[in-house]
Amino acid sequence: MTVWDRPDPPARPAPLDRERIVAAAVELADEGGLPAVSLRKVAARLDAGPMRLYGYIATKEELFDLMVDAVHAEILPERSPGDWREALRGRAHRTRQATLRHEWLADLLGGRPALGPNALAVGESTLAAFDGLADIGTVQRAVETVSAYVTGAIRREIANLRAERATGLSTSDWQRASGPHLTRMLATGRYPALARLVHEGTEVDAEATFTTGLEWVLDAVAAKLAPPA
Amino acid sequence: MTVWDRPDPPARPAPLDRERIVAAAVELADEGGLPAVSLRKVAARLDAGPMRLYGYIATKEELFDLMVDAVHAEILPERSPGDWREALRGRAHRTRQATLRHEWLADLLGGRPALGPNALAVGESTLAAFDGLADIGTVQRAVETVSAYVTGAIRREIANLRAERATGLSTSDWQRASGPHLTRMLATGRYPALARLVHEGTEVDAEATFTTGLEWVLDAVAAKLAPPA
DNA sequence: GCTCATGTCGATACACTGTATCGACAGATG
DNA sequence: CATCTGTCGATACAGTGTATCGACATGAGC
Repeated sequence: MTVWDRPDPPARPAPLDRERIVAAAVELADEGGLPAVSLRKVAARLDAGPMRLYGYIATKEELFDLMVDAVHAEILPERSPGDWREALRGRAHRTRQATLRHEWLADLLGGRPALGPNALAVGESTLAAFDGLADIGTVQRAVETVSAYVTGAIRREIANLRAERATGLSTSDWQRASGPHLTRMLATGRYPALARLVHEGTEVDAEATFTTGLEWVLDAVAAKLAPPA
Repeated sequence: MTVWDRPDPPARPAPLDRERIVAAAVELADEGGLPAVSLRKVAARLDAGPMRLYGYIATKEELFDLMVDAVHAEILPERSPGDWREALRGRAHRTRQATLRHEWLADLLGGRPALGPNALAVGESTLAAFDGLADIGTVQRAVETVSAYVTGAIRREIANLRAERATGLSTSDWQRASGPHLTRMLATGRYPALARLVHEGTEVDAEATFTTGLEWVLDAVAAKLAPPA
């Protein structure tokens, strides 16, 4: 047997751990959205067989939970927020920014209870900013109301972004009846208020839209924390 | 050839139309969630081959769009809402009710622009209630802010419902650290505010939760429609 | 009536998915 | 050395969305 004929030694299995798995999955999702995340593909990124992933997760859904928690690390504040309003505002904006970096998060936001360490830390940081300000029920209502708004607003923004990308048109263009379907529907005369809105509405920057709605909801919370005498 | 040997005449293809397809898909989704909706299964419900569906839809995603629009028929108000607040409130509650009847709607809410006839009619009805009340931008902000809240709140409610169902525990029980994972996490002492909330929080009826948040957001809108002098 | 063109349909196929299963192999233990 | 245990990759299975193609029915024209 010459040295050229000698078979390679059995390769050691690639190192595998939860962090690597999640990072590979996030990478795939960032490239192609959630449909691009298959266990085979994740494993291939790690030079492993797909069944190895089952040592770390029981189902693909758990992998998605881990991915959501990983992104929550990007949502954690760098320092303690000053007050409750800053805490909620900051969290909302960081969530939006994280979602713009990882669009697939919009597909998962609010879909499952987020119980990972990073998500819990985000929740803790938010709650801590309300310390002593109101009864527990009001605090809970406040946090959940803002959080609900954030979830819904981000989903809509990403949905519009995708529609825009799919049609090659800008948001205002396709909203302004450039899409043949909506043009036809509005031409029926059955939706006069909608037609007026589409025709007269001005394009508002997505961030400004998000921020305005957020401030409105924060105002509502403020009114409940310090109810008028 | 005797009559017993005579083959049956070729069966006429089952009648197929968009409504039937959507109804079958909604039925399947109501029974098993979105994962239960496969084109094969939908077609089987209609005694057709799956490829026939492609005469009506281009992708499975379009089928989901049609399903969402079908449910919007249940969200349309039966009569003209009295005022803007009633319009938004009614729409929110009907959306929640529709989602409780069709849980899968929570998975699709806000995920794609809703442009079907029913969804447009819902939008039209809502906008009409603001007629003459404010400039178009403010109206749009108002409708979208409430809608964002509704989307997020419903998603959270359904997520909790599913978690409850998966663990066999009630919402407050599993939030109250009955789940081993959350128990362990809270026992670390890293989340004191969260622990306090879980420990001291009282169970609030899901509908009351939804309604309280909704009224807060509606209050915020009211403040913008009639700004203080 | 016959022929041809067109449209519809179902069967088959393909590439892919999540996940179950099993044999091979390495390492640890006695 | 023999046995046991754990890990791993290959294989398999059932299922998915969607492409493709042959069979068949129908309509139009002659």
